[in-house]
Amino acid sequence: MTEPGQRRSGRAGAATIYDIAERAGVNPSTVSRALNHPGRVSAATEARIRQAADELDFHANPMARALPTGRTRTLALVLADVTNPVVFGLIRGAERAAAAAGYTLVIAESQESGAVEAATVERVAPAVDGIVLATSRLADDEIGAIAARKPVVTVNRGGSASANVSPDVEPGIAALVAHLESLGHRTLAFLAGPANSWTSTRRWDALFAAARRAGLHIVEIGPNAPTVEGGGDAYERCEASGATAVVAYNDLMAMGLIQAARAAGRRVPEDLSIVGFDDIFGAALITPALTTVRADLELAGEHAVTHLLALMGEGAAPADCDELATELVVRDSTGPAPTR
Amino acid sequence: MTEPGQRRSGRAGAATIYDIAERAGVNPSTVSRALNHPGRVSAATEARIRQAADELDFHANPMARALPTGRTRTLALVLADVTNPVVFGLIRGAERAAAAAGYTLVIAESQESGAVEAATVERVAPAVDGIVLATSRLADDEIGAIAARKPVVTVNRGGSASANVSPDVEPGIAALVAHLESLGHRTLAFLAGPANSWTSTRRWDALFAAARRAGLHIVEIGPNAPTVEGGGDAYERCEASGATAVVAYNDLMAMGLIQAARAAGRRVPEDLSIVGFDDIFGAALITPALTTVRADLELAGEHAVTHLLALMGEGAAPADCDELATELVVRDSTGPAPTR
DNA sequence: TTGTACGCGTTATCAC
DNA sequence: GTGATAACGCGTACAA
Repeated sequence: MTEPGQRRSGRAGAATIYDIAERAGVNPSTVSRALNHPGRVSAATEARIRQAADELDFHANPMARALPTGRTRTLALVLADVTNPVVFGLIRGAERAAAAAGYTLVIAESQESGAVEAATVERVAPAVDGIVLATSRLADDEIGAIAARKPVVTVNRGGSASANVSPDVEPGIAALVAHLESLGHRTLAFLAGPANSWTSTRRWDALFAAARRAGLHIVEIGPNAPTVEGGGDAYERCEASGATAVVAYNDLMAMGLIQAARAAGRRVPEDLSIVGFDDIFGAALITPALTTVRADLELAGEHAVTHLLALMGEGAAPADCDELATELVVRDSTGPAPTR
Repeated sequence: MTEPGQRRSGRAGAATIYDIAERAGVNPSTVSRALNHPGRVSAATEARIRQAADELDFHANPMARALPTGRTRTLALVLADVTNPVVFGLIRGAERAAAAAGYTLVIAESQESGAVEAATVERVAPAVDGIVLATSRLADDEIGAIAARKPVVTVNRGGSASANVSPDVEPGIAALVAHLESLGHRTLAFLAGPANSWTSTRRWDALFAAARRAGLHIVEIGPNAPTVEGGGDAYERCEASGATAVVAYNDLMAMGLIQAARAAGRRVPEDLSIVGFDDIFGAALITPALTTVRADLELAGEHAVTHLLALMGEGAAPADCDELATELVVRDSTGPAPTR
């Protein structure tokens, strides 16, 4: 015979609402109500129930809860590469916003591969309420297909069939061009990122426009791998371009470029000025310290999650995106253009 | 009236085993069997079922599955700080091992706080099958309490009431002391990490023993915050100690120390040799490039998950831990001891 | 205000 | 080999 007190499963420490109900002398459904809809139960019984729950160290089984409601209170953040310093802020901000809303954030890595990313999303999607796609390698229509089934917000991936959060590159790039111009630079080079990178295209477009407005010459060199190695490999082509200042797609590439230039006996910034993007960890540490265009990725991560929650009908969308403006951080890798 | 074909919930695209059963003309339980226990169903019906599943793009609902089985096929990796480069490898390795075993890895951050960590574990525990605790701020008995309820493996946290995976610091430290001794250093300083850090204690103990064996003087300075700032703040005390070589608890602190020393007009390594631990991103980039004791954290993360799976009765424990040996990476931040 | 009854999608234990 | 049926723990109409 099964005593009611023994109805719990084999796993120790797993108190259920049935245990609480028995202890408080009420019906299990009343326990559920008391815990989830405070006020819809008499104060006295609610108190009894809460006490019993505390005594039993009760935690609602998330799976059992998800079944009837269809909601898991879990969000997914899909990244191409967890170890890329660029995504730190993103993770931080997203984690914080999710936690603040009582959601758990699961981080999944797609290893820079579209196929892996698709598989990852496929695997993770049924267990989450919404998805943030950062540094996505997916095509627009693939993203659209996912967005049709689950709420999706992309980061740094505009124009697609889904909501998007992207820092505004304009202010930082305007300041950068003004900075370089005031230093006497007349010919710029942009070290592009991967061929299909939306972000790289965006940065190039903005830089190109700003340079033209200022009457400067500018060339694009690439595409390149968005890594330290990728930056180093492009050094010769940078020199060949005749540019006195090189703007790299990201800090990693800028760092590789600095190393390659110094290895070739060139001085930075005396012979060549070098600029990066993102202001990752290490940008201030390298010699010379890197001048870079910083975006507040932490805030972007926060916005992405807030936006996602809004899509799910939880809370309002983030007010304005003015805060996501980029800014120029001037350090030691930029200096006066060499006189010819 | 509810047609059987309409029994699915409101969420579109969520095919269930009932849909498959109907389509294949069998009972739902047969579908479950066919999909989970291949062979226990006739080849013909299994084929019919699989085809129907494919056509309907069926994916078993993880929550519904977890309810009767109690297993979620999800592992948690709890970290003090996601943005600390030290944990990159850990994440990588753990992710890979988990994915290889068909498990999903959720990454949770405890923000360097024991209280937050406890709350995080509490929140995440019911939804996962096992937990990896890295850089834990929890006390031994707290870890023990968690381990009593769920399989737990700690990283870099020996002696506690749970399974543990830690790189072996001995080889790297032995090589380091030999290296410094050969450069003529006679007095060493160890820049300690946080007061309650098991890892810092372990490194100090090993360094102390090795230094004594070599007949070198050695002092411990700390505790300090395990950050760039923490390293910089300790600079004066390092100088005061009279040591000609400082071994920092980690690379972050070593970097801070280098910056502070150079800001004070000291040359590294001519006036002071500086060594770190971990070989994080940026260690090779800083000037001078940092000499450091490297541990293969990626392998450690892999081992931790393999170990955890073994604890859960899934697969065997990792063979030997010889692979987790540390090694010395000599760069430019160490040089001959200054002649007095 | 509270109890009853059912459903969520799946697995497991029986029968047949 | 396959079909019925009862859990798993929780939420929620509906009834009382």
